[in-house]
Formats: sequence, structure tokens, C-alpha cells
Amino acid sequence: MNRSIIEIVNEQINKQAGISNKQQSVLLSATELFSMKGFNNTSTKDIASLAQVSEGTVYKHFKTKDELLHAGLLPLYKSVVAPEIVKEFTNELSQCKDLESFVDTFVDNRIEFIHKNKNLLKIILGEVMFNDNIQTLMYNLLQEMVAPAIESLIQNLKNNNQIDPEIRNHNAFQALATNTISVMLPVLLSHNYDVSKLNSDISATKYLLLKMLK
Amino acid sequence: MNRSIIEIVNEQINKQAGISNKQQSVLLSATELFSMKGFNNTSTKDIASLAQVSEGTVYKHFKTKDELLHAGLLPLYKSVVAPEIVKEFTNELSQCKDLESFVDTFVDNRIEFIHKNKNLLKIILGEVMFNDNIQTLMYNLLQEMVAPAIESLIQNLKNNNQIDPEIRNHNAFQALATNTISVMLPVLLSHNYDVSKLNSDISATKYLLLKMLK
Amino acid sequence: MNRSIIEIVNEQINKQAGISNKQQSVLLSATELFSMKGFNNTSTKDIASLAQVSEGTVYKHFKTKDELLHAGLLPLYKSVVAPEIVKEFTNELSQCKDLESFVDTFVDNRIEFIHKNKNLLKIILGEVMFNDNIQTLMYNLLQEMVAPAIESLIQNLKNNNQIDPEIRNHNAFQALATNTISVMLPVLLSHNYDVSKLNSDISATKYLLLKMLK
Amino acid sequence: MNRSIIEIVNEQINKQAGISNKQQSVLLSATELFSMKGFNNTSTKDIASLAQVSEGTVYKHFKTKDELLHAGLLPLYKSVVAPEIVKEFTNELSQCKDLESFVDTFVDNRIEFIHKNKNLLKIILGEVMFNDNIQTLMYNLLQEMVAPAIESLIQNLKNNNQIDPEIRNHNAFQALATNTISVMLPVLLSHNYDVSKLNSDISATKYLLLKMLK
DNA sequence: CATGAATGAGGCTTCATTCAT
DNA sequence: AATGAATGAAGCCTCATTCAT
Repeated sequence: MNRSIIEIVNEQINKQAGISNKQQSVLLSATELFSMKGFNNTSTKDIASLAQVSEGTVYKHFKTKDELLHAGLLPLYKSVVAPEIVKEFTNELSQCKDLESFVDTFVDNRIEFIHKNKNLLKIILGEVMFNDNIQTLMYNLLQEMVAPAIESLIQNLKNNNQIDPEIRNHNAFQALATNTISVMLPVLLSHNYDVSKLNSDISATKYLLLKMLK
Repeated sequence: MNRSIIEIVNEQINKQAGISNKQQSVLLSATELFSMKGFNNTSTKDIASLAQVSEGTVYKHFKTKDELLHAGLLPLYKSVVAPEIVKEFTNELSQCKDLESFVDTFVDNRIEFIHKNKNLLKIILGEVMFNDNIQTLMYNLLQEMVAPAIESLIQNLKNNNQIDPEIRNHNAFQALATNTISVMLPVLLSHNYDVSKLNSDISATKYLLLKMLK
Repeated sequence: MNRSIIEIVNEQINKQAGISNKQQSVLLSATELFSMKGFNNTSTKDIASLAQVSEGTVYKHFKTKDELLHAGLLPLYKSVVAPEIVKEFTNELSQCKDLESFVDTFVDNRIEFIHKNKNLLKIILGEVMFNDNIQTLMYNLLQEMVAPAIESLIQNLKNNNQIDPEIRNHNAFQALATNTISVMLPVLLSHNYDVSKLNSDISATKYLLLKMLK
Repeated sequence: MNRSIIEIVNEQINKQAGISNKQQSVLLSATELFSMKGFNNTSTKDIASLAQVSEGTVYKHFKTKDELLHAGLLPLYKSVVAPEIVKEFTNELSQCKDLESFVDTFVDNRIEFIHKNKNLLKIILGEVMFNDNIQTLMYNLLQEMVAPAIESLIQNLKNNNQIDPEIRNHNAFQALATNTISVMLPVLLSHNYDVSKLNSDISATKYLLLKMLK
């Protein structure tokens, strides 16, 4: 089963050798607050007080609040969290022999992922608009880790005549990702959404993706 | 041809009767700055100085900075700008008799729209994550104005056997919108994007949408 | 009689048109505190509270604490205070027909000046070491306003065979200034100095200066 | 030849018995940083990192940053550095039999000294204004070590009818010191000074001092 | 003895908002 | 209605100093 990013971060932060309990607490609190309220709306005092730490401690390892995001959290995601996620995701997908199960698994897995990481994804989507560092990080993560793994699975399916050979792998991947995210937007954006409508939209999305790719 | 949102706002603000020149200037400056730098990063001083108005004047009609957004700008968008945009968009779409030209027009028109309103769209996407008011506004705008208009056009095509009757109108609309936006993400996010790759992705997207909906 | 710099500043600040009472108060308080405790040891909170003003007010007209010094106080000195001082000083000196009375007046006048402006002079001497802006200002002030005025009076005395023609005017001026300041160092540096010893050193200094210049 | 103060401190610190390598390193780094940036602008972290020592170590022997200056560095200067300097200086001066060579040597030696110790002298001049401890130290150093040595040499010259007997020794010393420093001010204050002008001012200063004292 | 993480007071600065003119 | 000076809370960050290891 998918673990949430926060769980993975938590786990990994605890494994880091050169990092004290207080600093772990700082990173976790920052992750939590940034994802709940956004970067701009989270003060260093908020972080310190949630981490039960002095404000000075926040600055012990990270010279600025920006660095806490860019040098503290994001590299952790890139080096530890993202590979873990990609592995979990592709493991599941690689067992799908036909397009139907592939699409089914892709959508369901990502929907669960979005569900579990709702808050963190919100902050990433929010920051990515105006923050070049995050933008670059996310882009590289996508291009270098996620896309190759998924596109190789798509190629396998294509080799088995499961996917329209006219469609380039990266466009197929983009369509899968995009339409999955779009169906989940109500979940990301609001606290109250209609579950039965969501489920019917998920089915519709799978139907559309199948028609699209077959 | 598509006019940019800023052009429309400009035009409409000038027509408003009960609003003084100074206040018009405030609204225009706020629109411009919010769309360039985001709501949080725009100070009332910035707005006042771009509007060539005193800081006090900004507060004459709008008691808070939030109100400038919620009571000043957003209703303006809702009541004036959005209908204008929807009208321009549906006018063009309504002349398409078959699915091919419909998809073609839909994608091309929205791409031009995104191009022209890049800055404003970025800020909206950024704010929508954490700002309930904007979220609600955008949601209502979509549900009450845009979706009905487009979905009625989709129904027409369905009536003419151009679209798979299995697909519900709102899912068709969502697919059109989502995949168009997704192909434009590189434009929204970066200053440098590969135009030839963009064009080939646009073609691929149209191809996928046609397969999907037909 | 010599007025102190603070008196002149006070007087001139009050005459400035575009400057409010609060801002006058800020400038005066800054002058006073910088001269008492040095620039580094004066906090903006100190300035605000002495001026009976909020800390924000300190930043209304001066974007940074540095600017309060460089753009606020120093130009005031340059444009208003320094000319006033030079005028008062040269007026008195220009009435001296022989070297004896010139040296006498020079030393006595400057001693009174140093006495009255002890605090301000301390801060200037302290800052001038590490602050290029102040350094440049003081240098220009000396070269462009003070030196020409005094050296022209020295030339007059030379024309009347009162001063050794071998001595260049600027060296004569430097000697007068330097030896006067040096005799006053105990006053600048300590709160307790021996008045009778000071007076005897003043006489000695005048004697030395006369031998030197004659 | 004159050694710089830093060289002497370095030498002497290495000789101290009851002081560990780490502490030596702390003292040297503090000397260097205080003289380059001033006391206020040097942080204990700066000192620790230049000394390649932990911040805690800086506080092992010196309870406060102030004490590092007052109990650590200044006594070292007083007990070791100053006597060394005075010895070197008076050795050279004591070989001068007439006033001409005395003035010549005095000025040249001190000019070299100022040149070599430019940075350290700047910080001392800067601190002496507002720091009573340094002020007292420098005053005592001057009164108890330097002045007696030099004034005794002046007395010798006076005994040989080289110096005007009307001039008290301490005034002669003050005049020599003051005028030498004053001619070197451009060197202390700016990175760019006119060497040929400096040399001509040095000659002029010697000429004036001779007239003064003879 | 040495380390360096942790502290928390305090510094500079910004900014939405108010109010006398 | 408009102005802009004034406010003061809050934000980010620095730094001398302490203390558990």
C-alpha cells in the first residue's frame, strides 16, 4: 500500500545520522505547516513553536527560511522520498499485463496517493507557480525519475499491442497523469466533495483514457 | 479575436458609473500587481503608487486589502469579465459543426487565451490553493457560467452523432479543458520553452482528444 | 559666540518646510543618540522611544537605519550646518590682523567648538574609521568648504609677512587644526580631565604654533 | 626594523606557557578580526571559525566577548607587545645626537609603524571613542611606558641645547606624535592616497617640527 | 577540556490599517 | 473625498551565551 509522503519523510528523517531530534522536529513541523498554510503564510515562529524549539534553532542549520524549503526539505524529497514513491508506484504498475488493468491501477494508485498527500501536494502546486527552485526541482524529478520509469512500462504495453503506436510515450504518460489529477481537483481544493460523484467521474476518466490510448 | 482579461477589465472599469477615476485606477493597479506578483507579495503601498493615489485612497472604498480582492475585483470578474470571455469563446465554438473543428477550435482558442493571460492565470492557480474565497468564486464561475455554455455545445454535437453518447457532457468538458491546460503548462511555468515541441504536443493532444470523444 | 552643532541642527530642522514635527523629533533623537552611543550601539527602538514615536515612523522617510545617517543627517550637516559653522569661524578669524591674534583666535574658537560638540565629534571620529560614506562626506566638507576659507586667510597673513613663506597654506592649516585637536583629546576622551593642565597645554600649543608658523 | 604588532603578538602568544594551542588560536583570530572589522562587527562565531575551534571553546577561558578583549588581548598588549614596541622605537631614537636626526627618525619610524599596523590602529582609534576600558588601557600605556621613554630622550637633547628649553618635554612629545599622525591620516583612512603628495607633506611636517622645537 | 546544538532576547524592517488635516 | 504621516504588530534573522554530551 502507498505510504504518505509525510510518513516516508518521517521515517527517513529519523534514519538520518547527523541530524538531531530538534532538527528533525523542525523539518517535520515545516513540512506540515508549509503544506497546510503555504510557505508565505507560515512564520518561522510558527515552525519553532510547533517543533517545540526556539526560533533560533530553526536557523541553526538553515540560514534562511527559503533555505529550509530549498536546501532542507526539497533535497530530502528528491533523494529519498521521490525514489521511494516511484518504486512503490512502478512495482504495482509493472504487474499489469493489459491496458485495462494498467489504466485501472494507474488511476487508482495515483488517486490514493493524492488523497494521502493532499496537503503536501497543495503546497507544491502553490509554490511551483512563482518559485523557480521548486519548479526546477519538480521538473527534474519528473523528467529524470518518474517519466522514464512510466514511459518504459508504456513501451512494454505498446510492444504487446496494447497501446496505439501512433501515440508517443510521453504524450501517453502526460494524458494519464493529467486526467487523473484533474479528476482529483475537487479533493485537492475543497474539504467537502461529493464522493459518489467522484467515483462516477473516476470511472468516466478510466473509460476516456482507455479509448484514448487503445 | 480573444482579448486579454486585463484589456476587458480595463474597458469595463472605465464604463462603471458609480466609481471615481481614482478608484478605477486602484482596481486596475491591483489587478495588474496581483497578477504579476501574487496577492501576498503585493503591498497596498505598491498598489497606491502604481495607481498614483495615496495609500488612504485605497482604503476609501475597500476596508481591507482582502476586500479589494473579494468585494472589488472578483465581483467585477464574475459579473463583467467572465461573461465577456465566455461569450467570445462560445461564439467561436458554436460555429463548429463537426468534432474535428470543435476540438481544433477549443484547443487553439484556449491556448491563445492562456498565452494572453499567462500572468493572471498563474496568480489564480497560485491563490486558488489556499484562498477559499477565490476558490469558491472560480468554482461558481466554472459551474454556473462556463460549464453550462460549453456543455450545451457538446450536447449539440452529441445530437449530431459527433460525440460518443456514453460520455457525459461534463466529463467531456473536463477532458477538453484538462488536456488543453496540461499541454500549456510549460508555457505557464517557464520563460523558455521549446516551441516546436509545444506544437507537436498540441497536435498530439488534439489527436488524443478526438479518439477520446469520438 | 559659537553655537553648538546640535543647536544649529535644531534650528534648521525646525525651518524645513516639508518635515513634520515627528520627523524632526526622529532626526534630533538620532543625532543625539548616535553622538552619545555610536551608530552601532543605537537601536531604532532607542531612537523611536526617545523621539516619542513608533518604530515604524523612523522608517517613514528613511528606508534603512543607514539612510537615516547618510541621507538624513549628513546632508543636513553638509548643506546647512557646515556652512553656518564655517561662516561663524571665519568671521571671527578674519578680524585678526597679526599671527598672534590669529593663532589665539583659531585655537580658542576651535577649543570652544570641540567643547560644545564633544559628543557629536566623538561619533564622527568613531564612524569615519569604517564608514566610507561618512569618510567621503567629511573629506569633501573639509576640502571644499573649510580648507579654502581658512587657507585664504592664511594667505592674507602671508601677504602681510606674518607667516613663513616657506610653509604652504595647506600645511599651515593642517598644523593649526591638528595641534588644536590634539590638545583637546583629553576632553573628547574622558569625563574627568585636569583643567589647569589643559590650560597650560593650550598655552604651550599656541607657543609652539607661533614658532612653527612665524 | 619595525615588526608589526600582529607579528609580535603572534610570537609572544606562542611563548605563553599556561595557554593551550586552541586558546592561542582564539586570541590570534580575535586580534585579526577585531582589527579588520572592529569589535562590534566581529561575532564570536567568526572568531571560532577563523580559529578552527568550536564556539564553546571561545568561552572556555573568557566568560564574555568583552572579556576576550579586556582580559585576554589588552593585557597581552600591555605586558608584552607595548614594551617590545617601545624598546624597538627608543633603541632607534637613542642613537640620534641632534634634533634634525631625531625628528627625522621619529617621523620616519612612526610612519613605518602606522603603515604596518594600519588595520589595528584603525580599530583602536575607533574603539577608543566609546570604550572606557580600551581608553584607559591606551592612556596608561602612553603615560606609563611610551611618554617616559621618549621624554627622557627629549630631555637629553635639551641638555645638549638641541631643543628650546621653554618647551616642556610632554608638549614636545605631543607635538611630535600629533603631527606625525596627522600627516598619516590619509593612509589610515583611504585605500587610495597620493604618494608624492604624502612625501611632500612628510617633508613639510619635519620642517615645521624642527622650527617648532629648535 | 572541547564541542556545537540550543537558546531567547533583541535588532532591523515591512505592512495593513487608521486618522487628523 | 483625498492625503500621507503615523502606528504597532509581526516577520525574518543575528548573536552572545549556556549546557548536555
